[in-house]
Amino acid sequence: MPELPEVETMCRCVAPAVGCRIVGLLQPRRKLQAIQLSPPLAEFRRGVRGRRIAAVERLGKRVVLALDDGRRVVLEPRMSGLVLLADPPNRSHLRLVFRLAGGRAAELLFWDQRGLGVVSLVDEAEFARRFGPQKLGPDALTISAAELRRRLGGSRRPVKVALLDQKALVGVGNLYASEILHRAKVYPGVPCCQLRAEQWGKVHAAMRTVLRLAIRHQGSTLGDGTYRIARNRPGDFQLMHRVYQRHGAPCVQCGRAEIVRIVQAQRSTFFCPACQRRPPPARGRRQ
DNA sequence: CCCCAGTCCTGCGGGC
DNA sequence: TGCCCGCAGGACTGGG
Repeated sequence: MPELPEVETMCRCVAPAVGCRIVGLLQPRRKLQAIQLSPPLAEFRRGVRGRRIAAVERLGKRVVLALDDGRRVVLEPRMSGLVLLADPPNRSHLRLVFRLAGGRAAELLFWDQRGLGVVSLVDEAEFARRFGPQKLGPDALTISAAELRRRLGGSRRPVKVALLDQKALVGVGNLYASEILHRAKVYPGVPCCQLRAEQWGKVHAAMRTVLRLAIRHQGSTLGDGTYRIARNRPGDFQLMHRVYQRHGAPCVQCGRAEIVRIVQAQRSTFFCPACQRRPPPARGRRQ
Protein backbone atom coordinates (compact mmCIF):
# COMPACT_ATOMS: atom_id res chain seq x y z
CA MET A 1 0.00 0.00 0.00
CA PRO A 2 1.86 3.00 -1.24
CA GLU A 3 2.53 5.62 1.41
CA LEU A 4 4.97 8.53 1.29
CA PRO A 5 8.20 6.54 0.75
CA GLU A 6 6.70 4.35 -1.96
CA VAL A 7 5.12 7.28 -3.80
CA GLU A 8 8.35 9.29 -3.50
CA THR A 9 10.17 6.33 -5.06
CA MET A 10 7.62 6.19 -7.90
CA CYS A 11 8.07 9.91 -8.56
CA ARG A 12 11.84 9.53 -8.78
CA CYS A 13 11.46 6.57 -11.13
CA VAL A 14 9.17 8.44 -13.52
CA ALA A 15 11.18 11.69 -13.45
CA PRO A 16 12.56 10.98 -16.97
CA ALA A 17 9.04 11.64 -18.26
CA VAL A 18 9.58 15.35 -17.59
CA GLY A 19 9.93 17.13 -20.91
CA CYS A 20 8.02 14.48 -22.84
CA ARG A 21 4.89 15.26 -24.78
CA ILE A 22 1.78 13.13 -24.27
CA VAL A 23 0.76 11.84 -27.69
CA GLY A 24 -1.88 9.31 -26.71
CA LEU A 25 -3.82 7.73 -23.86
CA LEU A 26 -4.96 4.11 -23.78
CA GLN A 27 -7.17 2.35 -21.30
CA PRO A 28 -6.59 -1.38 -21.79
CA ARG A 29 -9.99 -3.08 -21.38
CA ARG A 30 -9.59 -6.46 -19.84
CA LYS A 31 -11.99 -8.42 -17.70
CA LEU A 32 -11.60 -5.91 -14.91
CA GLN A 33 -13.62 -3.02 -13.64
CA ALA A 34 -12.26 0.19 -15.11
CA ILE A 35 -10.55 2.39 -12.56
CA GLN A 36 -12.12 5.73 -11.82
CA LEU A 37 -11.08 8.31 -14.40
CA SER A 38 -12.20 11.89 -14.16
CA PRO A 39 -13.16 13.26 -16.55
CA PRO A 40 -14.11 10.11 -18.52
CA LEU A 41 -11.66 8.69 -21.04
CA ALA A 42 -12.59 10.64 -24.18
CA GLU A 43 -12.49 14.01 -22.49
CA PHE A 44 -9.41 13.07 -20.50
CA ARG A 45 -7.64 12.08 -23.72
CA ARG A 46 -8.56 15.34 -25.44
CA GLY A 47 -7.27 17.22 -22.43
CA VAL A 48 -3.82 15.64 -22.24
CA ARG A 49 -3.04 15.00 -25.91
CA GLY A 50 -0.29 17.27 -27.15
CA ARG A 51 0.60 18.54 -23.67
CA ARG A 52 4.16 18.49 -22.36
CA ILE A 53 4.89 17.14 -18.88
CA ALA A 54 6.52 20.10 -17.14
CA ALA A 55 7.13 18.44 -13.78
CA VAL A 56 6.53 15.31 -11.71
CA GLU A 57 5.71 16.06 -8.09
CA ARG A 58 4.62 14.11 -5.05
CA LEU A 59 1.57 15.34 -3.16
CA GLY A 60 1.35 13.20 -0.05
CA LYS A 61 0.51 9.73 -1.37
CA ARG A 62 -0.29 11.01 -4.88
CA VAL A 63 1.83 11.49 -8.01
CA VAL A 64 1.13 14.76 -9.81
CA LEU A 65 2.08 15.43 -13.45
CA ALA A 66 2.13 19.18 -14.01
CA LEU A 67 1.29 19.90 -17.66
CA ASP A 68 2.50 22.84 -19.72
CA ASP A 69 -0.97 24.41 -19.85
CA GLY A 70 -1.29 24.66 -16.06
CA ARG A 71 -3.49 21.62 -15.68
CA ARG A 72 -2.42 18.58 -13.69
CA VAL A 73 -2.83 14.82 -13.87
CA VAL A 74 -3.26 13.48 -10.32
CA LEU A 75 -2.54 9.76 -9.97
CA GLU A 76 -3.73 8.12 -6.74
CA PRO A 77 -2.35 4.62 -6.23
CA ARG A 78 -4.41 4.06 -3.04
CA MET A 79 -4.08 0.40 -2.10
CA SER A 80 -2.29 -1.34 -4.94
CA GLY A 81 -1.56 1.21 -7.64
CA LEU A 82 1.82 1.85 -9.26
CA VAL A 83 3.10 4.63 -11.51
CA LEU A 84 5.90 3.34 -13.74
CA LEU A 85 7.72 3.97 -17.00
CA ALA A 86 8.16 0.30 -17.91
CA ASP A 87 7.95 -3.31 -16.69
CA PRO A 88 4.67 -3.48 -14.74
CA PRO A 89 4.26 -6.62 -12.59
CA ASN A 90 1.94 -8.01 -15.31
CA ARG A 91 -0.06 -6.81 -18.30
CA SER A 92 -3.44 -7.93 -16.99
CA HIS A 93 -3.76 -5.19 -14.38
CA LEU A 94 -2.39 -2.40 -16.52
CA ARG A 95 -5.06 0.30 -16.25
CA LEU A 96 -3.79 3.33 -18.15
CA VAL A 97 -1.01 4.00 -20.66
CA PHE A 98 0.18 7.52 -21.47
CA ARG A 99 2.08 7.35 -24.79
CA LEU A 100 4.98 9.80 -24.75
CA ALA A 101 7.25 11.36 -27.38
CA GLY A 102 10.07 13.83 -27.60
CA GLY A 103 11.94 12.89 -24.45
CA ARG A 104 13.58 10.13 -22.48
CA ALA A 105 10.51 7.94 -21.87
CA ALA A 106 8.16 6.17 -24.28
CA GLU A 107 5.27 5.47 -21.89
CA LEU A 108 4.00 6.31 -18.46
CA LEU A 109 1.94 3.49 -16.94
CA PHE A 110 -0.67 3.27 -14.21
CA TRP A 111 -0.89 -0.30 -12.99
CA ASP A 112 -3.31 -1.32 -10.24
CA GLN A 113 -4.13 -4.82 -9.08
CA ARG A 114 -7.17 -3.99 -6.99
CA GLY A 115 -8.49 -1.11 -8.98
CA LEU A 116 -9.17 1.25 -6.10
CA GLY A 117 -6.86 3.81 -7.70
CA VAL A 118 -8.14 7.08 -9.15
CA VAL A 119 -6.69 9.26 -11.91
CA SER A 120 -7.88 12.83 -12.44
CA LEU A 121 -7.15 15.65 -14.90
CA VAL A 122 -7.79 18.94 -13.14
CA ASP A 123 -7.39 22.62 -13.84
CA GLU A 124 -6.05 25.11 -11.32
CA ALA A 125 -9.40 25.67 -9.64
CA GLU A 126 -10.34 22.01 -9.32
CA PHE A 127 -6.87 21.19 -8.06
CA ALA A 128 -7.23 23.79 -5.32
CA ARG A 129 -10.70 22.56 -4.44
CA ARG A 130 -9.89 18.84 -4.30
CA PHE A 131 -6.23 18.79 -3.30
CA GLY A 132 -5.57 22.20 -1.76
CA PRO A 133 -4.62 23.03 1.82
CA GLN A 134 -8.27 22.90 2.93
CA LYS A 135 -8.31 19.20 2.06
CA LEU A 136 -4.72 18.11 2.60
CA GLY A 137 -2.33 19.04 5.38
CA PRO A 138 1.39 19.75 5.03
CA ASP A 139 3.77 17.01 3.98
CA ALA A 140 5.02 14.67 6.70
CA LEU A 141 8.62 15.39 5.69
CA THR A 142 8.34 19.17 5.85
CA ILE A 143 5.90 19.81 8.70
CA SER A 144 7.56 21.20 11.85
CA ALA A 145 7.18 19.61 15.27
CA ALA A 146 5.27 22.66 16.47
CA GLU A 147 2.88 22.51 13.52
CA LEU A 148 2.33 18.78 14.03
CA ARG A 149 1.42 19.39 17.63
CA ARG A 150 -0.75 22.37 16.76
CA ARG A 151 -2.72 20.34 14.20
CA LEU A 152 -3.21 17.16 16.24
CA GLY A 153 -2.56 18.09 19.85
CA GLY A 154 -6.14 19.04 20.65
CA SER A 155 -7.71 15.85 19.34
CA ARG A 156 -9.09 13.15 21.60
CA ARG A 157 -8.40 10.53 18.94
CA PRO A 158 -5.71 7.91 19.53
CA VAL A 159 -2.41 9.24 18.16
CA LYS A 160 -2.04 6.37 15.71
CA VAL A 161 -5.45 7.04 14.18
CA ALA A 162 -4.78 10.78 14.00
CA LEU A 163 -1.48 10.32 12.15
CA LEU A 164 -3.46 8.78 9.28
CA ASP A 165 -5.65 11.88 8.90
CA GLN A 166 -4.57 13.43 5.59
CA LYS A 167 -6.29 16.71 6.47
CA ALA A 168 -3.81 17.09 9.32
CA LEU A 169 -0.70 15.99 7.42
CA VAL A 170 -0.13 13.97 4.25
CA GLY A 171 1.98 10.93 3.61
CA VAL A 172 1.67 8.70 6.67
CA GLY A 173 -0.35 5.51 6.21
CA ASN A 174 -1.09 2.46 8.27
CA LEU A 175 2.28 0.78 7.95
CA TYR A 176 4.52 3.74 8.76
CA ALA A 177 2.27 4.99 11.57
CA SER A 178 3.06 1.86 13.60
CA GLU A 179 6.77 2.05 12.77
CA ILE A 180 6.92 5.75 13.72
CA LEU A 181 5.25 5.29 17.11
CA HIS A 182 7.48 2.37 17.97
CA ARG A 183 10.61 4.44 17.31
CA ALA A 184 9.10 7.30 19.30
CA LYS A 185 8.24 4.87 22.13
CA VAL A 186 4.68 6.17 22.24
CA TYR A 187 1.69 3.93 22.93
CA PRO A 188 -0.56 4.04 19.83
CA GLY A 189 -3.77 4.22 21.82
CA VAL A 190 -2.96 7.37 23.76
CA PRO A 191 -5.28 10.29 22.98
CA CYS A 192 -3.42 13.09 21.18
CA CYS A 193 -4.48 15.60 23.84
CA GLN A 194 -2.60 13.59 26.49
CA LEU A 195 0.75 13.74 24.68
CA ARG A 196 3.25 16.19 26.12
CA ALA A 197 5.21 18.59 23.90
CA GLU A 198 8.33 16.51 24.41
CA GLN A 199 6.52 13.43 23.12
CA TRP A 200 5.31 15.31 20.05
CA GLY A 201 8.96 16.11 19.45
CA LYS A 202 9.79 12.42 19.57
CA VAL A 203 6.94 11.50 17.24
CA HIS A 204 8.05 14.20 14.82
CA ALA A 205 11.69 13.09 14.90
CA ALA A 206 10.75 9.42 14.49
CA MET A 207 8.48 10.30 11.58
CA ARG A 208 11.33 11.99 9.73
CA THR A 209 13.77 9.19 10.53
CA VAL A 210 11.47 6.37 9.46
CA LEU A 211 10.24 8.05 6.27
CA ARG A 212 13.72 9.10 5.14
CA LEU A 213 15.16 5.66 5.84
CA ALA A 214 12.27 4.03 3.98
CA ILE A 215 12.85 6.30 0.96
CA ARG A 216 16.52 5.32 0.99
CA HIS A 217 15.37 1.69 0.85
CA GLN A 218 12.85 2.49 -1.89
CA GLY A 219 9.82 1.60 0.19
CA SER A 220 8.28 -1.58 1.56
CA THR A 221 7.14 -4.50 -0.58
CA LEU A 222 4.73 -6.57 1.51
CA GLY A 223 3.67 -10.17 1.18
CA ASP A 224 1.29 -9.46 -1.68
CA GLY A 225 4.29 -8.25 -3.66
CA THR A 226 2.36 -5.66 -5.62
CA TYR A 227 4.65 -2.73 -4.83
CA ARG A 228 7.54 -2.69 -7.28
CA ILE A 229 10.13 -0.17 -8.35
CA ALA A 230 11.92 0.22 -11.66
CA ARG A 231 12.66 -2.97 -13.59
CA ASN A 232 9.95 -4.69 -11.56
CA ARG A 233 12.08 -5.01 -8.42
CA PRO A 234 10.73 -4.91 -4.88
CA GLY A 235 11.69 -2.28 -2.31
CA ASP A 236 13.51 -3.54 0.76
CA PHE A 237 12.40 -1.49 3.74
CA GLN A 238 10.16 -4.39 4.80
CA LEU A 239 13.39 -6.06 5.98
CA MET A 240 13.78 -3.25 8.49
CA HIS A 241 10.25 -3.20 9.88
CA ARG A 242 10.37 -3.34 13.66
CA VAL A 243 6.69 -3.91 14.38
CA TYR A 244 4.53 -3.99 11.25
CA GLN A 245 3.21 -7.54 10.75
CA ARG A 246 5.73 -8.81 13.32
CA HIS A 247 3.15 -9.73 15.98
CA GLY A 248 4.31 -12.70 18.04
CA ALA A 249 7.97 -12.01 17.21
CA PRO A 250 10.32 -10.52 19.82
CA CYS A 251 10.85 -6.76 19.85
CA VAL A 252 14.23 -6.00 18.27
CA GLN A 253 14.55 -2.86 20.38
CA CYS A 254 14.11 -4.28 23.90
CA GLY A 255 14.26 -8.04 23.32
CA ARG A 256 11.97 -8.44 26.31
CA ALA A 257 8.50 -8.52 24.81
CA GLU A 258 6.57 -9.83 21.83
CA ILE A 259 5.06 -7.46 19.31
CA VAL A 260 1.28 -7.21 19.70
CA ARG A 261 -1.39 -6.58 17.08
CA ILE A 262 -4.50 -4.59 17.92
CA VAL A 263 -7.25 -3.02 15.81
CA GLN A 264 -7.87 0.74 15.86
CA ALA A 265 -10.46 2.38 13.61
CA GLN A 266 -10.79 -0.95 11.75
CA ARG A 267 -7.10 -1.03 10.91
CA SER A 268 -4.26 -3.14 12.27
CA THR A 269 -1.82 -1.51 14.66
CA PHE A 270 1.39 -3.17 15.83
CA PHE A 271 3.41 -2.16 18.88
CA CYS A 272 5.73 -3.37 21.62
CA PRO A 273 3.98 -3.43 25.01
CA ALA A 274 7.30 -2.93 26.80
CA CYS A 275 8.77 -0.08 24.71
CA GLN A 276 5.42 1.64 24.20
CA ARG A 277 3.84 1.74 27.64
CA ARG A 278 0.25 2.74 28.04
CA PRO A 279 0.33 5.95 30.11
CA PRO A 280 -1.19 5.80 33.60
CA PRO A 281 -4.78 7.10 33.81
CA ALA A 282 -5.01 10.83 34.43
CA ARG A 283 -5.19 11.67 38.16
CA GLY A 284 -6.15 14.64 40.27
CA ARG A 285 -9.41 15.71 38.72
CA ARG A 286 -12.80 14.28 39.33
CA GLN A 287 -14.31 12.46 36.34
C1' DC B 1 -16.57 20.41 13.89
C1' DC B 2 -15.32 15.69 15.43
C1' DC B 3 -15.33 11.05 14.84
C1' DC B 4 -16.86 6.48 13.39
C1' DA B 5 -18.67 2.93 10.22
C1' DG B 6 -19.60 1.56 5.56
C1' DT B 7 -18.10 1.41 0.69
C1' DC B 8 -15.26 0.64 -3.37
C1' DC B 9 -12.03 -3.38 -5.45
C1' DT B 10 -9.12 -7.94 -6.29
C1' DG B 11 -6.31 -11.74 -4.74
C1' DC B 12 -5.29 -14.85 -1.38
C1' DG B 13 -5.64 -18.14 2.33
C1' DG B 14 -8.46 -20.83 5.62
C1' DG B 15 -12.20 -23.95 6.39
C1' DC B 16 -15.06 -27.56 4.90
C1' DT C 1 -11.04 -29.69 -6.25
C1' DG C 2 -14.03 -25.87 -5.53
C1' DC C 3 -16.69 -22.68 -3.15
C1' DC C 4 -17.51 -19.22 0.28
C1' DC C 5 -15.99 -16.14 3.48
C1' DG C 6 -13.03 -12.81 5.65
C1' DC C 7 -9.23 -9.89 5.29
C1' DA C 8 -5.92 -6.34 3.56
C1' DG C 9 -6.74 -0.50 3.97
C1' DG C 10 -6.58 4.78 1.34
C1' DA C 11 -9.91 7.99 0.64
C1' DC C 12 -14.41 9.31 0.44
C1' DT C 13 -19.35 9.63 2.17
C1' DG C 14 -23.15 9.77 5.31
C1' DG C 15 -24.79 10.17 9.76
C1' DG C 16 -24.86 10.76 14.85
